[in-house]
Amino acid sequence: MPAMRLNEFLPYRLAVVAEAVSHALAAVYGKRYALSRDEWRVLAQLAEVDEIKTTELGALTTLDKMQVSRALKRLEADGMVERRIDDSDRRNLRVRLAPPGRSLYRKVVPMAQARESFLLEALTEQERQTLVDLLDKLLAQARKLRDAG
Amino acid sequence: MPAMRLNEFLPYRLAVVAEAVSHALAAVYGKRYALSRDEWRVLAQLAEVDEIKTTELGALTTLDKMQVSRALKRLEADGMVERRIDDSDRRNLRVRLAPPGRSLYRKVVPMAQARESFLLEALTEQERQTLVDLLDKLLAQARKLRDAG
DNA sequence: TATTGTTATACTCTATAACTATA
DNA sequence: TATAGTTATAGAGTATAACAATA
Repeated sequence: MPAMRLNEFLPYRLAVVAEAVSHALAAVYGKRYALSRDEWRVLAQLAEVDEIKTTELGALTTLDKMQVSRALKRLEADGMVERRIDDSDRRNLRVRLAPPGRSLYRKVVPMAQARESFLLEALTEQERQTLVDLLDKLLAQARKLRDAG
Repeated sequence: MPAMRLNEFLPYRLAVVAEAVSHALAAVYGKRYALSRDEWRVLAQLAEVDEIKTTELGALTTLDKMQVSRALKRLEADGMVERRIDDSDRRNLRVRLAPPGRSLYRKVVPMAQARESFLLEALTEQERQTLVDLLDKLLAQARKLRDAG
């Protein structure tokens, strides 16, 4: 009777792999540096820019405005980021990494990269590129599905 | 200063894709059939076997014993599965799909497969196989990381 | 003592939406 | 009216561990 095999069902496989990888990473930024996944994403993204609007931050981290708001609140309370009102549109907040945030980032990144490197050791350079390409295609298709309902 | 780019960080990309795919799927089994992800996995796995021990079910669905216990409790309360004590070792429970569970399964699967098919349309047959292979390698490596700590 | 499975508990995440302030 | 961002709240998912029954 089995009309499908769970273990060959792509969404299942993808979820299992992503969960395992996510766990391996959270052991670094979470257990070791007490950052939530959202805070880690925000921190990592802020390190790549000088100053950025909160809305842009959401788009770049795939987080919604509520997740961004909460992550920033925690990071700001810990002195990791600074926010200031944008005088040209006082609804906007502009965010930037504060020195302690940069310092934290510089501590977390090498460990995160070490884990990523270990994971990537399982693949050749060619395979890594292929994987990223295939994941991209899949993401685009998944978003079509979401947009269609 | 950016020592890494979030958007090129494999764990991030993988999480984003998996989340999008997972959402697309949950729209079917969750919104439409009121099943949690764990219940859906258990249901799908049970459909592939006649009768199975709870512990085996956990291994096959990548769920821990607590998740399995709760998923089964709900499914049993709804009449979807039956459980009976294994007389050769009375600590074990043996689980099987009840007729309403089979019926539910037969309703959910075509819709789940339709979503999977749509996702897979983005890839050639060759690419699908490659993706599965690469994900497998990555999973094995991630598990090494977990086992090492 | 170890294992199967359940339950308790606390914690985190997620989703929806109401709300404030600006525009 | 519409947008940026915050807050409230309820529900779902997760992790740890205590527990009962059996081996």
